[in-house]
Amino acid sequence: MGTASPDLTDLSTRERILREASLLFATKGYHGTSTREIAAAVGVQQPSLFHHFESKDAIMSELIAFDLDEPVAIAEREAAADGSPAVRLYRYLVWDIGFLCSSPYNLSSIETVRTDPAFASAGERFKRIAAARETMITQAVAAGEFIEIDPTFAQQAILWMITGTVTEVSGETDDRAREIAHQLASFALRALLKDPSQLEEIQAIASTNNQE
Amino acid sequence: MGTASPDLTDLSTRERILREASLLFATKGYHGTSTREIAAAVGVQQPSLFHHFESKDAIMSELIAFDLDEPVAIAEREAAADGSPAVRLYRYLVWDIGFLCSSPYNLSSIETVRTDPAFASAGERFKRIAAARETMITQAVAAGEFIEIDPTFAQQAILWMITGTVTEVSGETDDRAREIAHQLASFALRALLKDPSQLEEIQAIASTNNQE
DNA sequence: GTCTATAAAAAGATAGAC
DNA sequence: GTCTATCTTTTTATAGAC
Repeated sequence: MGTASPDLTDLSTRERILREASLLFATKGYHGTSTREIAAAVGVQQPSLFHHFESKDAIMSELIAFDLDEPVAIAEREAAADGSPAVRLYRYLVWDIGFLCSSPYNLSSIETVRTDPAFASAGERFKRIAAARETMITQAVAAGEFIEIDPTFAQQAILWMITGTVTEVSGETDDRAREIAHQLASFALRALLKDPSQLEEIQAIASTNNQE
Repeated sequence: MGTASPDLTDLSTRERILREASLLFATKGYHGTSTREIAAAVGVQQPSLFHHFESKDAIMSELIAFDLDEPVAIAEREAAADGSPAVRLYRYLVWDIGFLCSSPYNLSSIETVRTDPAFASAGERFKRIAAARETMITQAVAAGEFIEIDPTFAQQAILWMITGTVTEVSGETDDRAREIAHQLASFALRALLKDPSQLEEIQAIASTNNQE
């Protein structure tokens, strides 16, 4: 639900290329999608793509930038902030998942390209966001909020749950995106919290200082 | 760790093709890996692959069969069994994750091909294993063991955590694979259990009737 | 900004010698 | 069972008209 090319006719060709490409990449993978298929989905001839993007790679790179640039900044800000690490992790997760689910692009293909040498340039941003998440988990373990868990393992588990959710979901309304985000963030926090009954309080605090 | 082509020289060429292909597929994706690259990793010329496999597709299909056939059977058996659904889910998860992590193949690429029309033939098995997992979760919710959670959502979250773990890990020793399996299964159960303090008891019961 | 025509490279796969 | 040589198709990308 939420995807499936609706009426994109008022959008610029460039924007339609990004949206259709993200859908095809999500289904068949970056390398499994040809520029002809993208062009057909957009409704133009294949060479027309190259008027809007320098290369097929440039389409993916733009999707990666959209997927990572802002999330990296938010994750690093929360990792460096004060206050309860569990609250900060929850707040970051809700924001990030909401961002991805309400995005007009299906961004799940990006994770499948994380280890691909062809997109090594994006690797640094993947690492920074993972490091920020791991920092928050380490802080929460040290503070006694989380159980004694391997932060690297926990970070990865969360990363992949996000990836999976985003695979099924994109272009949601803001309300529905928020709902999904809270559901997933709550799932992760329940698994991590030493005392899961604290979850409601964490949710309440995170919602309070969330207005920006 | 645990991967990185060690000495495979005593293995048959056919077996080496499967192992090297699974590694390359995991890193660069199925479509992003050429038959020439696989051949180079194995140390043969590209056409030699076709003596052992009918097509590139057939290599992937064999990895998919290895990844799914036995897990489908185990998942469906546990879904149809009697006793605590939480225990059955835990037992199944430990077995499945242990199976994947101790496998000589890196099976993470398989998940990225789940939605790919080129491998639609594998789709039915993906659906059966997802349905069996979802059944166990639904049973556990109905029995009051799990919190009131959307079983489809929970099933997907677990699926993707497994995928992510398997991406980082393959060819582990049986002991290490078991350890990872328990870690991940416990993470999932903690998120789902109404009373997480029951986890230790569930682990104990699952370990008892696990000898086969 | 989109088109047709086409170049240039890379892909999967086959034939047949050894 | 592996090799060299090669075919066929598909791919990304460019040139130039409109």
